[in-house]
Formats: sequence, C-alpha cells, structure tokens
Amino acid sequence: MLPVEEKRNKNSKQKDLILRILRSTRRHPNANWIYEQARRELPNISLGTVYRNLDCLARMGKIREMASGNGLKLYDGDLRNHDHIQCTSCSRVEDIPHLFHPFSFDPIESATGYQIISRRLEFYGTCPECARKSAEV
Amino acid sequence: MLPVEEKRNKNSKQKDLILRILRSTRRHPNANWIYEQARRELPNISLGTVYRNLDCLARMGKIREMASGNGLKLYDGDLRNHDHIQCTSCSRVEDIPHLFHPFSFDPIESATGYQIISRRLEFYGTCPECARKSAEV
DNA sequence: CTAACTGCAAAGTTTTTGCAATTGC
DNA sequence: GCAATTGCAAAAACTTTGCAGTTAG
Repeated sequence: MLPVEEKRNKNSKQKDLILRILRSTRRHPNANWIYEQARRELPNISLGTVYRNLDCLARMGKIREMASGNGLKLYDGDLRNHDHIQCTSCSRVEDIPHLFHPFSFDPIESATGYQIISRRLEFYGTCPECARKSAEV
Repeated sequence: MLPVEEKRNKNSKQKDLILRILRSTRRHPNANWIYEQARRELPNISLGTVYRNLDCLARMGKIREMASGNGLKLYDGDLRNHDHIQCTSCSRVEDIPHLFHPFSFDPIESATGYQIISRRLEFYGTCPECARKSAEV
C-alpha cells in the first residue's frame, strides 16, 4: 500500500494467462471470474495465485484495479483512458466512448496539491435491459 | 440490489447518530470508522447495526455508498454533486472543488441507451503528505 | 399491537498469507 | 543457486444474517 518496495518480477504461465484473460474481455471482472476462466486452461491454478498476480500486475501498471459499488475489487485490462457506465440495477460495468475533452489536471493540482496521475469518469444509471424489465412489471 | 422492496423506516437513535456522524465529516469513512465514532456516544451499538443502518440510509437516499480502490465500501454523507481525489499511496479520499462545467448527460444517454442518474469524477495521484514522505527517503 | 429495529454472535464472502515444493533467470 | 512464484489450506478482513428481546408509531 505504501512505498512500493521494488522486486523483480518473473514471468509465469499463470501470470501470462491472467493478463491474457483480462485483455481479451471488455468486461471488468472480479477475481473469481478470472479464476474460473483461468481454470479452463490451467485447471490447477489456485485462487490465491490469481489474487497475487492481479496485485502484481496492478503494481506493474499492466492492469488497473477498480472498485465496484458493492465492495468487491474489479480489474480492468484496458489501460487507455476511458470512461465507465455502471447500471445501478444490475451492477454491470461497461466502457463508454470518450465523449469529453481531455481534462487538464493543472487546475486540480493547484487546488489540491496532489500530483495527479490519472482520472476516471463514471456514470450511473439504468441500462436498457433493466429499464425494459422494470417496464414489464 | 434490485427492485427496492418498500418498507417503512423507523427512526432510532442509532440511525440518527450514524447520519449525524456521516454529515459532520468531510471524510469518506468505512463502516468500522463510523462504528468507532458511534461507540463514543452509544457504547453498546453493534457493528451489525451500523451496517444495517448504512444500508438503510443509502436505500433511503440520505447517504451515498461509494467504493474505495481496495475493496471496501465507503460512505459519503454529502449528496451534492462533487468530485473526489484519492491518494494512490495512502488511499485517502478527499473532496475537490467542482472545477468543471456540469456535463450534459444527453450525448452519453444517446450513445449508450442508459438512463443516467448521476456521475462521478475521480482523480488519482499522490497527496502532498505522501509526496513529502517519499522525498525524505 | 406489531413491524421495524437492536445487540449479539454465528455464518458468509472476499482477500491475504504461511509453507513447502517448484520454477525462471 | 537463489529469489520469485505456485498450490494448498488456514487465517484474516469485511459484511450479512438469525434470533430473541426492545422500541417507535
């Protein structure tokens, strides 16, 4: 959590696989989903290894940890700046196109004293599917 | 999580206290911090009650649940639209002034089909304190 | 009165960690 | 060879829930 102690990272087929899984989906899955996918290719992989590699990949900057609304960690393999929309009903998270001008961090750095690395813009609302379902009732 | 089943809410000194605690801080605390504050006034309050009331207050729309980067739920007693900045080193979350023009949701609703209720803009970076600490080393 | 709420404790869920064996460099 | 990684299982961390008693309306 604090000053990232440096450690050389080794490759492993588990780590490769986890990164590959994350990069091949547009979902923003949690550790357990990744674990289930990974077991299809490496049936003996353990959940502990998935967590350790997700943590390692996030510290290496190869993936991004994000937070769902419900207290689980989610992971995102797409490092490009992009924005999210989350359904307040079914909790799904989707990428959205980058419709806004890029922000300049400067005014926020001046106002807060933080050195800003990145930003995230999230929208919340009802997805079409949930809207349809609740209209049926 | 889904169709909020309606239930009349009763007042209780525990619920009042929890709301009061959340509204009197600019922090975005987790359940345990709230529990500790609450015990100073109601020493017998239980953590389960804190969770139940946080859930209830969030469903009532009086507070907002948010997500920290590290898989904990955080709670925010300030319902006005405002943006956050989170330190990537010590994980603290702070409010930031509203420096940007309000977004129109329209283009996003058209692009996604979602009916958007709210948005959140978050910045990530190093807080002044952590920057100072890591400079010392 | 009675449905909602409480404290407590047990259970559930998600994440982390210790350990001995294995692997990458 | 040695440090990083692995699978396994136990532990820790966080949240929810069942229950019997209490309280608000």
